[in-house]
Amino acid sequence: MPELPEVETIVQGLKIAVTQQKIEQVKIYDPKVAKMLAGEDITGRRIINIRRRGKYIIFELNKGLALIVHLRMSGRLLYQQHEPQSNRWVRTVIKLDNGFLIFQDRRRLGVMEASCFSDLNCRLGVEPLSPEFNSDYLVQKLAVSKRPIKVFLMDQTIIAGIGNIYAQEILFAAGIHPQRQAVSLSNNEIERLVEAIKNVLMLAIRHQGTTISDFQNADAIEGNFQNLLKVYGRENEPCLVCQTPIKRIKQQGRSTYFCERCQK
DNA sequence: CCGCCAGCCTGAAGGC
DNA sequence: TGCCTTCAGGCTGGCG
Repeated sequence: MPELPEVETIVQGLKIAVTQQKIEQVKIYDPKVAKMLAGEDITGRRIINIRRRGKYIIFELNKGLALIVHLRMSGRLLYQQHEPQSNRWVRTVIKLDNGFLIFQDRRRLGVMEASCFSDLNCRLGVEPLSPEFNSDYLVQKLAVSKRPIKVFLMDQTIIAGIGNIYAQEILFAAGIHPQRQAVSLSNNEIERLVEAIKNVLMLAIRHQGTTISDFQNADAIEGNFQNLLKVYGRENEPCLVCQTPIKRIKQQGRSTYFCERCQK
C-alpha cells in the first residue's frame, strides 16, 4: 500500500534486475487483471526501462507500449528467481528471461494494465521532487482551493505521490494544522510546506519507505521509515516536540493524526 | 466548477 | 467461539 517513497524504493530495487529482460510468458490468475490486460499482448516484448510517476510503476516496453502497475492499498510487486507457489493473492506472474515478476494483491484494488503512457501522465500533477514543484506552483494551486490542506496534499492531480501517511508527516514538519483551508496559507507557510514536502519524501526514500503491516520492496525487504514517523498512528502518545497528546480526527473518511499545539 | 462520499475488495483486530 | 463493526499507505464516478 505504497506512497511515493515506497514506490520509488520498489522501482529502484527492480531497475537493474528487470531492465533489458524479455517477457517470455504472462500468467494471469485473477479475472480482473485478465480484463485489464486484455487489450494488448505484452508477451515477447522487452523491458527498456522502469520508472515511477506519482504512485504508478511504469515498465517501458519496446514498440511504444508500457506496462503500468498501481499497487493501491494492498498490492506488492516482487522479483525472484523461482516461480512462486501460487496462492490466492498472486494475481499475475510474468516470466522474464532470468526471473519472475510477481504481482500480489490481497484486496484486489490494484491495477496492472498495458497501454500507452500519455493519458496517465496528463491526469497527474507535478512530481514533488522535481524543480517544477516550488512555491510559485503551490501558491497558484492553493489560491483556488477551499479544501482542507491535508486533503489538498493528497490530490494526485495537483501533486503526484503523496498519500495519507506522508500528508500528515509533512504537515507536522511544516507546523500546519491539517484542517486549515488551502487558500488560507500565508507565503511563509507555503515556503515551509514546500520544504517539508521535499525533505520528508527524500528522507523516507533514504530509509526505503515505511513498512506497516505488509509493505515490502521487490526483494521482500522492509523499509524503516516507520521508526521516524512523528504523528501517524500515534494517537494519545506524547508529541515528540512538546509532549502534548497526539490527536486523531477524520477527514474525508480517513484518519488524520496531528499535534494541536505544534500545528497551527 | 468544486467538494464530498460511497463503492470497489479483502483481511485483521477489537468489542460484546 | 462467533458475530459484528471498524479500519486499512488509494482512486473513481456520481451527486449536491
